[in-house]
Amino acid sequence: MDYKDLANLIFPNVKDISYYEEKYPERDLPEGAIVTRFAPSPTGFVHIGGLYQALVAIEVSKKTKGVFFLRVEDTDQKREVENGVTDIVNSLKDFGMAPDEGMISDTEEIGNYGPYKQSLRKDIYQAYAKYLISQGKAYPCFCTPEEGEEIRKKQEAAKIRPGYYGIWAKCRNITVEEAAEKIKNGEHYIIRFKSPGREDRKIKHKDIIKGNVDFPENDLDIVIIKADGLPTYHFAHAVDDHLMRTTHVIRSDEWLSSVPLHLQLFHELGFKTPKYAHISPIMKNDNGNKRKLSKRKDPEAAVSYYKEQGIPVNAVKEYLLNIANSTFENWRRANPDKPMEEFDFQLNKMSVSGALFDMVKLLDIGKTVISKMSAEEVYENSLEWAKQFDNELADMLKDKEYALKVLGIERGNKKPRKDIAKWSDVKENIEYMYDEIFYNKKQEYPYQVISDKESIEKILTLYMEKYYDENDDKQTWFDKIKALTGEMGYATEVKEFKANPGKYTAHVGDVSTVIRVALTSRTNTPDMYEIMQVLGKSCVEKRLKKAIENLK
RNA sequence: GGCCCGUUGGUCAAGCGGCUAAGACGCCACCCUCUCAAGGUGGAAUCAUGGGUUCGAUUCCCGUACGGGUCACCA
Repeated sequence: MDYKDLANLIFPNVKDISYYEEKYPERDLPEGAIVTRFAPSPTGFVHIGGLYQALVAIEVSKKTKGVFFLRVEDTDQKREVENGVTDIVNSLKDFGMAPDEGMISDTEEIGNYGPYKQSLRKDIYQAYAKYLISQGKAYPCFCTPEEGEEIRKKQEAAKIRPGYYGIWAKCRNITVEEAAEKIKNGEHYIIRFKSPGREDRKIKHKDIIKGNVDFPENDLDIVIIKADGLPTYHFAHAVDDHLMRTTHVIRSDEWLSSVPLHLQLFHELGFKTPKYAHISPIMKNDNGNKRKLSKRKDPEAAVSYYKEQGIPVNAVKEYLLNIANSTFENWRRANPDKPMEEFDFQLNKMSVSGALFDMVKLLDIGKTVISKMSAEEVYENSLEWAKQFDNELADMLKDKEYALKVLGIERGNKKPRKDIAKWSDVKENIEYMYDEIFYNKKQEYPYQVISDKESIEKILTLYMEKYYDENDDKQTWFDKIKALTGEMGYATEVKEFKANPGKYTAHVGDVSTVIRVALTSRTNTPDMYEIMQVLGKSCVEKRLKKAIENLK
């Protein structure tokens, strides 16, 4: 009996690996095309770090006319979560990051290198495991999990390196006959890789992001096929990325220390090794301590958070891109209107250590992104968001014609307003433009410098009766406010007011404030001329009267 | 603990042996014929630390401190 017989005994019904090698040929792509992937586990909500990795993968694949695919790594049924795959697919879709290949729903996929769900690839992994066994490069291990635990304890007690290796690898040297015997007796087993490595030798690895890294060789006989017949991550990674013809493995840097093992696996399987790019995680400052954004503690770790908050998709992507390649923001300044796809993304320029997540900066980008949109775009986006998360706002937006006017205030010019960072800001920004809401709210008039009732009443009455004309152009409108200011005995120029301290009690700005507060019950608003134009004559007069009434 | 990796202003960071050490967010001040959001101008603020190497180190080497990652039949 030899290794081949043992392999046949363990996996009698799997295909020869030549079948798969032919079925999944090298891809026919232009020189330098990068084939890469996003390979999450459906174990919970999608993490912003995952989106970050996917974005980086997309950037490099698009740039080289390569392929970006989505592979679902569901080999751990215990941790799998309901709707896990759907969540992943939808999250990518939400951000306009749908893959070229791979899963496109819980059950459907596109592309010729599938299945793209690992649980459906059992036969394939077993074929390669069988191949390794037949080569004497893998073996059945009959140790129980409890025995494994015992070994570990002994190693810890003796303060030596834990793991299944050397003298601790009890099943490594069982004879083929003995193994066959045990299997025939129905003993449970798993398949382990017989590592050819030695811990006292070093390997050199060049990571695209981390640069040159030296490691001791791997000498651990890691599990490749678990008791449930499914592969471990390491084995699945080697088999899948080989068969799917991945050229670049872009993943989180928690995998960096597994590189010696992965390289060894690729080598023993006779595969060409891919290039690796290990991305630093996004961190968070937690009371002075830097730590990874955590699914548990940080709501902003979930990509769904950004959707709920209504942070524009492009703001999130631009922010992430900015973390990935900090030269992005310089490029953005130089090219404010180009689509971000034109940015020349460089994998090797990525930061070696993890960046702290900065919500303030993200929101700043949000403001810029939204300020560049047309009223129509702002309308569509806010409405879509409101339908899901804010019924009141959705109601307000029902009158599209009016909403477009409101959202169009100080928009579309060279220096558009920059006061909306996310869709959830919209309501607060525009609600005073709606009579239903304006009159329903508690009537508050926070007058500022000019606060005595007499003066206020006089200003408002004069303005309404003598000066206001909705057909005025902006200059005339403002000249009239100045005239009113003069009539009240205040300074018509702010400069004059400042130049003559004590001479005046107020200036034109203060008069404007009175009118502003009367009309909107706010001290700060966008351009008042535009607001009054949108509100219209009857509305303006009604609000002025109401304000006067309120003085009494 | 072993093994890896890292450390430039509050934050993201450019920098590849010689620079007044970019830029952005944030902060402060001033400016901008109505407030605010902007915009403009200016300002405060950084090379973890100790040794080398060198005519010269933020940049190269070693140590220390601190931070991060990893050591599963999880990914």
